[in-house]
This record gives sequence, C-alpha cells and structure tokens, in this order.
Amino acid sequence: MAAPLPMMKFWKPGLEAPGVGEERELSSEIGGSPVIYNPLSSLSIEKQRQKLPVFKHRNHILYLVENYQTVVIVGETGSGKSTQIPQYLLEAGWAAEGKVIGVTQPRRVAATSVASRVAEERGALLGHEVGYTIRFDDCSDPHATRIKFLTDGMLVREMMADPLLKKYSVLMLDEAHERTLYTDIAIGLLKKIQKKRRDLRLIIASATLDAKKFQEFFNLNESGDPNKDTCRILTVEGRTYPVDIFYTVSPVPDYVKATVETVLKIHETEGDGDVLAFLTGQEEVERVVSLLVEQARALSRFGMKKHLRVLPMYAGLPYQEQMKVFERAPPSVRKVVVATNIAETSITINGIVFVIDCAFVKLRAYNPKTAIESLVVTPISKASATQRAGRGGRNRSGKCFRLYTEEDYEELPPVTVPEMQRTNLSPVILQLKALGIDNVLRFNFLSPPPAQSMVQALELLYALGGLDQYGRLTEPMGVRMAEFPLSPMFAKMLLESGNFGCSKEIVTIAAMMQIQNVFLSPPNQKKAAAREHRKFAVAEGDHLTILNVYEAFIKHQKSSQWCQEHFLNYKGLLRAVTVREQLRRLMTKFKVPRTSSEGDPDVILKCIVSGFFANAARLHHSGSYRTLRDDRELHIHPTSVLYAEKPPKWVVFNEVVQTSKYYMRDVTAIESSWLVELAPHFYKQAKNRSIGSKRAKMT
DNA sequence: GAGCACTGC
Repeated sequence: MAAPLPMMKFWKPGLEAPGVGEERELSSEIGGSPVIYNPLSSLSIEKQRQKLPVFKHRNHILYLVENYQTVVIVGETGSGKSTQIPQYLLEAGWAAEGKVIGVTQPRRVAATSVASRVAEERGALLGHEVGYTIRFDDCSDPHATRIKFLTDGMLVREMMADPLLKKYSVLMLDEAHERTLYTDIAIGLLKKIQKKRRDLRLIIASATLDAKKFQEFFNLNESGDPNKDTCRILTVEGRTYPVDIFYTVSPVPDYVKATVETVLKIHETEGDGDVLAFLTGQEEVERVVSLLVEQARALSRFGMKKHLRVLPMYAGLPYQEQMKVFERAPPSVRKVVVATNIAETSITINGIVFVIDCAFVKLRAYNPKTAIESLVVTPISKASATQRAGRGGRNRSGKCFRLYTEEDYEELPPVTVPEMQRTNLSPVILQLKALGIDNVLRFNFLSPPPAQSMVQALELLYALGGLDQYGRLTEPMGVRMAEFPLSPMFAKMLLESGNFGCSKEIVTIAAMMQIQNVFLSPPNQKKAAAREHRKFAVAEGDHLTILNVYEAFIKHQKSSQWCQEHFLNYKGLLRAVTVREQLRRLMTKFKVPRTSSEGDPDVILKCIVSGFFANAARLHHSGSYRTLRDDRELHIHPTSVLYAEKPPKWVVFNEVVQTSKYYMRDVTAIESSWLVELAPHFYKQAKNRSIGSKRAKMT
C-alpha cells in the first residue's frame, strides 16, 4: 500500500533563463557512436544553418578574429556556435595554405558527434575536409583535413610533438567554462604560444560568468589604452525555452525522500513531460528508483491512468541499462530518469520537461597536506544549478523544482572550483616539464593551484626518479614517463617491469586499472555476482585478481556471454584490451623487454611496489591501517578482495577514497623489506630518522 | 560488515 504523500510546498519566485552556454543537442547518445541524421538536401542544410542565432553574428565574429588575437564567445545553448564558427572561419580562408582550424571539446563523444554533424553539413566524408582526433581513434587526414575536432587532452599531447602548434591558424576551445584539467592546461600553454606566434588566433567559448576572467587572462595589452586590447568578448544569444524555477518554502531534511515525493507530485498534478532528478551517487539513485517503483505499482493498482517508467542513470551502470534512458516512452507513460551528475553535461536526454535538483554533487577533492584525494558530497554552484534547470527547457518550456530555499540558493558559490585546484598535480607537473616549462611554480595558470599541491607533486616525481634534485626532467626515465597516458606511478611501474621480468603481466594490470567498474553487481543479483567474482580472487590482493580476470577473458575469446555469466563489464574489458595494446606499443618504443613472470607472483608485486611505494600502509594493532608517509588511519575498501581476508601486515594501494572513512582501493599485500630495497631514498631505516621527520619510521 | 561523481591522455 502506498503511504499517504506528505505535501511538498513550492513557491515560484519568477522566471530564470536557463542554459550556461551548453550545446549538446547532437549527442543524445553515449559511448562514442555518432548520431545518425536523415539525409538532407544541401539547400535545406543551408537554410537551417542560416536560421541559427549565431548566423547573424557571422561577419562580426570574422571581423573580431581578424583583428584580435583572442575572442571570447559567450554562446548560449542552441546558438549553433560549435558547428558554425569553424565553418565561417573555413569559408573566410583561415584554412588556406595547408593550415588547420582546430576545435577542442572536453569529451570524446562531443568531439566525434560535432565533427560528424559538420562533415554532413558540408557534404563531406568524415575524416577528409572535416575530421576528429581522440585517443585510440584518429579520423583525420594530415593533408586534407581543414577543420579538426579534438579533445583538449589530445591538443596538449600534440604540443609535445609540435610545441608551437604550427599547423593551426585558429584554435577554438569549446566549453571552456567547464574548466576541466586539460582545458586549463591548454589555456596556460596557449597564452605562452601566443606570445611567440602573434598570428595564432584563439576563440574561447565560455559561459557569461567566466567571460571577463578569460578576457583579462588573454589580454596581452599592457599599455592601458583599450584600443590596443588583444582580446574581445562577443555574446551570441541561444535558442531555448523558459524554465520556471520553484524553491521549497523551508529547508528539506532528506533530499532522497523529497525527490520521491516531488516526482509523485509532478505525476499527479502536472501535464505531460518526462522527469529528470539529480542525486549525488549510485546508492542514492538506486534508493530513489526502488522507492518510486514501489509507489508506481501502488498507483497503478489504484487505477492511475498514466504509468511511471523509472530508470536509473550513472556511469557505472552497464551499457544496455544506460541506453534505456534514451528510449522514448509511449504517450501513456511518463519517464522518470534518476541520475547522477552525468546528466548535467555528459549526456542529453530528449523530452525532459521537469527537473528536480537536490543542490548537491559528489566532487573530487585533494588535500595538499596529506596528498590524499577524496570524493566529497558538496553543494553545487549557481552555474550548476542553472545548467541543471536548463535540462528541462530543451524541447519546450519546463519546470525546475529545487529542493532548497531561495535563501540557500543565494548562498551557493557562483561557479565550481576548477579541477586544477582540487586534484593531485603529479601528472600535470610531469606533462608541463615535458613541454619545457622549467619553472612550473611560475606557470601562467588561469587559476593557480595551491602551492603545497605543487610541492607534493614535485616530491613524488623526484621519488619516482622522473625529476632530478634540481627539478629537471630526467633522461630517459622522466621523458618516458611523460609519454605514457597514465599517472606517473603507473608509468614508473611499467617502465621498470622489464627489469623485474614481468612486463606482460604488468601491462595487463596497468590497463585493467584504468577501467572503472570491472566487476558489476546488479542490485537484485548482488549475491550471485559476489559468488562469481570470488572465483577470480587471490590472496595477494586486487592487482593479481584483475590480472586473473583479464587472462580469463582472453582465454574465453573475449566473449560477452562469458562476461554476463560472471557479472563482468564487457565494454570495460574490451577497452582494457585497447588500452593494453597502446601501452604495449609504448613499451616496445622504449625497448622494455617482453618478459613473463611465469606464475611467480612475487616479481609482479615487487614491480608494483617500484611504482606505488609512496602509497604504502602497515597494519595497526587496532585492526585498521596506517600510512607509512604520515601515519594516517586507513581501511581496506569493501570492494577489495582483501576486505574479508586475514589482513596482511603490509600493503600498497592505488588510491584512497574518503566516504565515512578513508578507504584504500585496489590493495595488494607486500613485504616491508621491498620498500627499503626499492625506494631507499623514500623510506630510510629508522636509525637515521629525526623525530620531526615527514616520513614515518619503518619498524 | 559495508560501499564506488565525472572526464581525459
């Protein structure tokens, strides 16, 4: 029986224009498959192009690009900027004499789907005049491609081979307001390049809030005379529908329950239209889904005409389950998508009219004092709240129910802290060093990270042998580490694996560790999944366990059926095969011998220690663990195969996540003597240590 | 006995 519904009280303070310059009507799919369009005649394509709001600004944009080194374009959702501006530049001759117009995107799907749309508009085959480059997939022609879409991470990689990016005449950084790690790195580096290449033009596509910041950053005019400015802002209106915003009258004690109540209230009192609810994590999503499914059953028993179809959406969900949120529901059914932040930018679901926003998000945080990264539930920014609301105004006017008061909204920070300021910087610093930035502390960061984070990164890179005592990249170790598309610890482990005689196994382990959610546990089959997963488990820990999984996957001819039976992530495992191949090629390039441990686990474990010695912990008499670096309390994560086992005395781990406690993930048992043997500079014997030492004593 | 936002090279 359905419990009586407590009434949620909302009031409506007025209209708010949605959309923070997001534009993703193309990517209504995930997983990299481009969207397929109906064939259109060239005439109707031309007409459609001219109807886009950005078309009115065509000449003005070209004028600004001609006369200013940098143009910041504030392009609202639906303005058409991502697809049109590159074409205007092409038509105006910016790709003459073999030059290329480059457009970056933070995500792979966006790069491929926008590229295919533009190719289609030009009647071109993708990969010729219009192409894209993302990791593992280069669909561009070095001679023929004039407009190239790429991920911003890929652009940074290209700078390693071509530091001045000579082949580009114009670079457009799309979605720059998202401030992803690689967008920020690219921005700092491009400013440096611009000083040497006055001919290079930049277009920064951003949201209103950040436009001024970008302009100030890129304005090279120091004369004080505004006529000599090198950067200008242009705003292009979008095309979206209004979204009514509703706040609660009083604070909500439990947003999970409030989400369920609000969905039911919408269902009872509102007209047609699908619902999208934002929550912070998988657990919350599943809880809301099961509560709603229960209520929906009760409602249908009471003869409610319209049915509810409740669907979860988060990154860890198996692919087939994810695809269900894109299926259109019949008119008699209302679709309710309960999602994590994945639905804020990464995917777009058509037909959403009602949005429910809990005001929270799970974000990565980094503690520069302890060098521990964690995931923390944090209040969202105003920009995020606007973005979420805008998800309801894409096809027609919508409504957004915010599960917080208007006063609470006013307290939210304007924008989210850039990733650069809340991450472990060792991969960033290594990359910058490889790009010839000697003094990283003085690098032109758009938002400088905490100095302590940089110091931690420099210390770790030194301990790994990637930097010398003067902070210079070492040859060959540091140079090679920077070439790997992995964190420096993984790169070190791979480069050492030849010496340990286990490079075949290590390259598999490294590839597998890049895949999230290797093991699937569907909410209703948890027991069965755990039983299957145990078959791969070994006492040494998680690293050798995932090695077993990969080898079994290959032994069973990469069968998807086999994956399903063992509750393993088939798409993830296929990706591991590709990643492994890329890593193996780099190993061959650096002449790392291809060796196998032939069943001896110890050499593999020692090799892991050679990269991960900084992440070591010892068993404390309390039953928990303590880091060797600074004696912090840690616990084995419940997903580790070591969780239920007799706890080993010494372990290394891949990462720490902080939820209710600090949990080590991907944990492997080691011998303490290996630490002294393999990282003597990092862990010296107790007798030489002073009391105030940063490094903990070995016992 | 108890838990894994999201990208990207």
